[in-house]
Amino acid sequence: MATIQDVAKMAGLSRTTVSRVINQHPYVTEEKKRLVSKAMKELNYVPNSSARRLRRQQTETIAVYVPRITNPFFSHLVEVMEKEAAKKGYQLILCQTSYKKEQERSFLELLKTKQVDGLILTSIENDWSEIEPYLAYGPIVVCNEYSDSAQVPLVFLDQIEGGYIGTKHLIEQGYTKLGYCTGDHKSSRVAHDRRIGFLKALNEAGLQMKDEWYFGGAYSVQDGKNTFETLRNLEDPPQALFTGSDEVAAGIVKAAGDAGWNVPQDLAVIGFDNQPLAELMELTTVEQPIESIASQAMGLMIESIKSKRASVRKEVILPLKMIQRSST
Amino acid sequence: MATIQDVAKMAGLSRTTVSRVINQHPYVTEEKKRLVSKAMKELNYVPNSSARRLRRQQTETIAVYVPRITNPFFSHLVEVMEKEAAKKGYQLILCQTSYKKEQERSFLELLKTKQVDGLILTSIENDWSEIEPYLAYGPIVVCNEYSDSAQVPLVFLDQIEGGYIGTKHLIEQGYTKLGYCTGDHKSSRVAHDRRIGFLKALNEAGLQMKDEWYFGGAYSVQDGKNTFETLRNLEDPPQALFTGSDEVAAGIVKAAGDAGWNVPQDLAVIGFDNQPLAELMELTTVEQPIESIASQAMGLMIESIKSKRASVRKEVILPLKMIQRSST
DNA sequence: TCTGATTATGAAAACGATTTCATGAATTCG
DNA sequence: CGAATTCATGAAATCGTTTTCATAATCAGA
Repeated sequence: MATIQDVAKMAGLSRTTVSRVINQHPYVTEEKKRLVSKAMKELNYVPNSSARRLRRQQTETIAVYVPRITNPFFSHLVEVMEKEAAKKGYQLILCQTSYKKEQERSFLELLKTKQVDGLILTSIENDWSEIEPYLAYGPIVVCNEYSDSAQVPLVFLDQIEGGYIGTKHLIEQGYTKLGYCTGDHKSSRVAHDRRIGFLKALNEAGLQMKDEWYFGGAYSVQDGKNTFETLRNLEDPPQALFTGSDEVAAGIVKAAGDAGWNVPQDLAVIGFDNQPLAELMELTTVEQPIESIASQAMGLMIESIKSKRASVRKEVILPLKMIQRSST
Repeated sequence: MATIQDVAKMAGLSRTTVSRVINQHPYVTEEKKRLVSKAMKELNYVPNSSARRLRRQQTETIAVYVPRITNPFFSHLVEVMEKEAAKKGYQLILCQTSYKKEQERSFLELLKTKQVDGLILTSIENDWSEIEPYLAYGPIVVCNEYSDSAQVPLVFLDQIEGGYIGTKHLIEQGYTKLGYCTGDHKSSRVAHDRRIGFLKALNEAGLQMKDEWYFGGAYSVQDGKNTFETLRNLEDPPQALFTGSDEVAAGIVKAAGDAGWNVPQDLAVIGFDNQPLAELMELTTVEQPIESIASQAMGLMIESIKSKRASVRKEVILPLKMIQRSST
């Protein structure tokens, strides 16, 4: 593999002159430029990434943390972020935290050791106070999740509104016995806010929530099925269920159908995200503008990297939208 | 940000000694080790990634190419690969080719400029002759796709068998008018082999395939719906459809249902992958052992990086399995 | 014609880590 | 007892690029 020294030797010039040509700096004659280009081509030379990074103090790489890439919500976020990053000449390192604090912490070291220029967190496992010190090493942008104390750009969705409009919809459909189904992810402000919205809508309608109508630990299709098995064995099951994702809602609808229950007559179900699955399973769902939050988050990340200014809090909040289908 | 020079100064030792402690090389007294560790902690020192990469000629990073991360097949592959890589201390750079040759080519430069130690290709856009020269810069492993001429490790599935068993199943269910629905991805050996298997099963049963029963360009749920719209307007539509993914199959099933067609009476549909969607939509499907091929591919990649030996061809072929549900 | 600015090119330093080679002390073995 | 080996520590070189500073030639304007 040729180095800039080899190119300089073949062109009969100095490494400085070759570097000037590569980086399109001024004060090099056209003749010398030709010589350098010819030598680069003959030697099949490209600059070494590690040397460049060391000298320039830049990596042109961004790490994106997601709990699991198989979750369609996160894979959709990452798809858009990778495309935006590639457009601007950045690479995206994928980090799966699997909802684990220590996994998130070990990935934070990427910023500290300067293996990446910045990080985007799409879920937060540790307390912000554990994450905040890493801002000394590079910019952090939070996407989808939220933190009151974070002095960083945050791009997120109004989840209180999401919880509210979903629940209001169920109430407007005539349901009075409403269950709540969630991932039960302790660190998640998303889950917390949706529940606030859910309870607010219940309170406005003068409705009550029974403890046994709360279903936790549901992240996947299988979890949705398990939730239905728990629900069907209640003496007084809820008439409608608010869930945290289309997968979980689909699992519930499928298991209910298999058990001979009629959706929505015997059980109304509302999902979240409006993925292709939602249409296939005729799910009423709350649509999140994933493409918008992903591209804005990546845009803010790259802007933060380039500006080299101290991190400041900036909130970008987007609204959610109800999509009504047959499951409610 | 402290450097090794700062640590050396605070410990009253040379950078060589500090490096010996960091890298656990021999011939350093316990007392000196203590001094170094104390200084590192006080200065909150971690080694700089760019400097290490340059000196060691290693990046501990692997690039994985997928057409689109939102395709559940690919997101499942990447999930397993990222986990395996993280276990061995490697980072994974995600590269989305979007089925484009020039996108793939631009990502190949990551190997040439030594920004990654190796690449895993899960789909192949360019001719192998265009990719092969990059082996001079680092190892390449092919996963899921196939190439006769590639002198690299390949981990893939027996897609001729997959096409065959899926089609045989339809024939065994009594269907004689079989349609074929595919992504129509010209570079894909996967699609090519499945069609060979499909035709082989047809020929064995003495069945014929009409040109109008061939449906191309289908990758997504929406493409599946479009396929159904085309099919329903045929004078002599097929009784059964072999498709290339569960998404496409689900789109067809959904659109058929919406049009009042009965699945499988009016149209039998078979999918591929056995994703959660397949169970939700009651799809008969050909299951691919995604977890196995992903972890083997990453294992072979890391082995290739560490061994620094010349690339040799090695094939790992895994079988497929029929999963029968209500759509056939 | 002279002076200051611009142009053209190159040597050395810099980025930060790790390895190679050097030096001297201590230990071991014949 | 002396030679060889091992142990302990450090200086310089190395990895490969880019920038800073130096030098000389050319140009433009007063």
